[in-house]
Amino acid sequence: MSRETLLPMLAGYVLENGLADVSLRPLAKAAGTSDRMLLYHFGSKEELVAALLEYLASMYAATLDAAFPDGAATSRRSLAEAVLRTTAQPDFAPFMRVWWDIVAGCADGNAHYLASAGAMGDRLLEWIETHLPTDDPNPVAGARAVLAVIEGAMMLRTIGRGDIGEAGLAALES
Amino acid sequence: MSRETLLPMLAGYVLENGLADVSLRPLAKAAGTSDRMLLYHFGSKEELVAALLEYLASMYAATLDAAFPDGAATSRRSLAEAVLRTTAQPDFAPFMRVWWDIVAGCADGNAHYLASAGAMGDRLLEWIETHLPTDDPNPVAGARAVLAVIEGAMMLRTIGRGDIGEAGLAALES
DNA sequence: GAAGGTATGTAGCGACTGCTACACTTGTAG
DNA sequence: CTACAAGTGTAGCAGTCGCTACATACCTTC
Repeated sequence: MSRETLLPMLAGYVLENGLADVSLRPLAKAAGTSDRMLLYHFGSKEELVAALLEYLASMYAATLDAAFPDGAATSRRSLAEAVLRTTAQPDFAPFMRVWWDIVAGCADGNAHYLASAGAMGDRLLEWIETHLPTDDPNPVAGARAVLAVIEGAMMLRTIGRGDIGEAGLAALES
Repeated sequence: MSRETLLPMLAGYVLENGLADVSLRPLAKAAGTSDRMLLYHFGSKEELVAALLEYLASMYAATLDAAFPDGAATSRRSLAEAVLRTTAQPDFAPFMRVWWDIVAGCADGNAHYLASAGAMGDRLLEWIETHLPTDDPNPVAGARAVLAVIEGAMMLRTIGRGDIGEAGLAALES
């Protein structure tokens, strides 16, 4: 049992149960080991969570290309709609749950959370940029516009106002 | 000492220290009482937090009109910029911290959090709608677009990508 | 075969959690 | 004056937290 074999199981537990209130003993049980060993491998809970965040970020990056359809979209708006449709799938719910825990951690000023969240944001921005319509007049600005609208719509969906978010997609009409 | 006199002090403590990991004893100390009395007045921690969320929502509603300049904006984009500029002020940081705790609570499926967050979202939407340029062709859709972009930009700012959020405001250019 | 690092189990520390039992003082109504 | 509810202080419960001490295996290297 090394960090590398542990991390996928730890990530699985976190995706099921959230990141905010995670504690060593249940985490260890889910990974088939003990809190004692978790601390042996990672040094402290803080380092464990940092490693976990990094792993989740890489997992997210790998998922992104796989989960979303290939090819360019027909418009900025349809691209945003596609991303929103995909992230609304039930399979995505665990990740969204963890995502908002991460954002809350960023608001708390935690540097590890900031680094991972920033990396995930950058990765999504990059993905959007490459999937914009090929004739987009300004892909750099367009990707940022799409990302802002998407994230806003995802937050509104999370607080039970998905309708507002969907209506807000109209911002991408130009 | 009743709920009504307690709540402002409790809210103050939560704004300072976050909502996610709050516990009765420090909360009581901040309010000049004991965990014993907090439970006496509110029945349980869950009910206390529910009351606190409701109070924070009303506090937020009251703040909204006071904190933002009066009058109609000159464009959707300038309205969004004004809101973003205001929420970027240091005085707003405590509230933003609590806000993301609330969103994370919504993602966890907590009904109390959902109710309060929804109310706050609705309130901001309403405020935006009344502050749109008077000649806006479609205030209902416009407010939703502005809200989605604002929330996305606020999230991006929270994860250290404020530049992406600001660039994303271009989505409101039409 | 001795030595020494790597890995693991058991037990427990002190601090904190939400919550409760019990006793006590008030304030008020009959 | 009495009775009863409202309010409050003290102590403590059982449980969890991150973390550590100590002992024991194993497996490699000399």
